[in-house]
Amino acid sequence: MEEIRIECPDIFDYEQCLAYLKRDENEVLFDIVDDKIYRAIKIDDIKLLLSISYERHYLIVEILNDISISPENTERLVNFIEEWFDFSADLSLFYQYGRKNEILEPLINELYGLRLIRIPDFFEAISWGIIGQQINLTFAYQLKKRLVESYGEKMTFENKSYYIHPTVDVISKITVKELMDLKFSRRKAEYLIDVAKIIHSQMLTKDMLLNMEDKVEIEKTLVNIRGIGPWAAHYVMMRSIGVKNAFPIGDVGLQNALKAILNLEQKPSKEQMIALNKGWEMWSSYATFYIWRAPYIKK
DNA sequence: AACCAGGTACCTA
DNA sequence: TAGGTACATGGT
Repeated sequence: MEEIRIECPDIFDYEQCLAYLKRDENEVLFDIVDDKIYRAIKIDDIKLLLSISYERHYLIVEILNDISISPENTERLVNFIEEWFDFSADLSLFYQYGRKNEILEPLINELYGLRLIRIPDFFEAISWGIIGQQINLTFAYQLKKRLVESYGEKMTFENKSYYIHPTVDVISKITVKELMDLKFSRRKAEYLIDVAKIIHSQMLTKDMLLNMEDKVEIEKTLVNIRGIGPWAAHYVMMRSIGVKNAFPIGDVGLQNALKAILNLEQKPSKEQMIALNKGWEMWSSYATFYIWRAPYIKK
């Protein structure tokens, strides 16, 4: 069996990352058993079933479905994992900056080593951004589960099923009614299928956004698409594009977490959010990710 | 039983 | 430009 070892960055806590990944029972794109992550992915059209575990500062990646892959594909696989766990970020810089902020300082201590878990698959990130709009996370996970199980590719290993997120190729060809049958609202069904068509036609690609210098330009490009507003644009920028200073200002979860941390009577206003963001501006994405975790820190 | 969920597009004035 | 509303459904 192939085994790949990936060295972790200095500041890295596998348990913190796992805790985030475990946040919902209905997650379908990976499974966690005994601190080992199981996930199906597709690389260069080859389906792989991976297990990922941690051992003395290395991630150990095993390919369970008895396939040997080329050196190029091994590199692609390593890139995927490193992107998923955001290994390229220099957390020492975030911490140095964030410790000066009274909201972030305790979070950095509690969550030390947590990395911003990314969504490398661009369409998966947009899909999740559209699904998550306005509804509670429980329902959002249910919708995603139905979408993935209906239209994603399935792998079976030792009597368990693993799914790969549906491709734009598949989703661009389905109907609004099919998604409404999965309890998507008509609007969300339209948004998702339309975005799939746009990406499928290459009018929008992840590379296109990665090559843009300016955050504002990326945001404008995303917001221009029906179904992606300011919140979803920033969400995709932080989770998939790797923008360091994205800030989903309208995010209710973020607002409620800040309300609790600051002991406010009401959720912070847009103006308050903008003011708070000044305290971590260069690192808004990480600040957001850490604040999202705040309600789950056990005292 | 209302009201709120990791919002957005669309309508009116 | 600003303000109001529908949207599908689950949790509290």
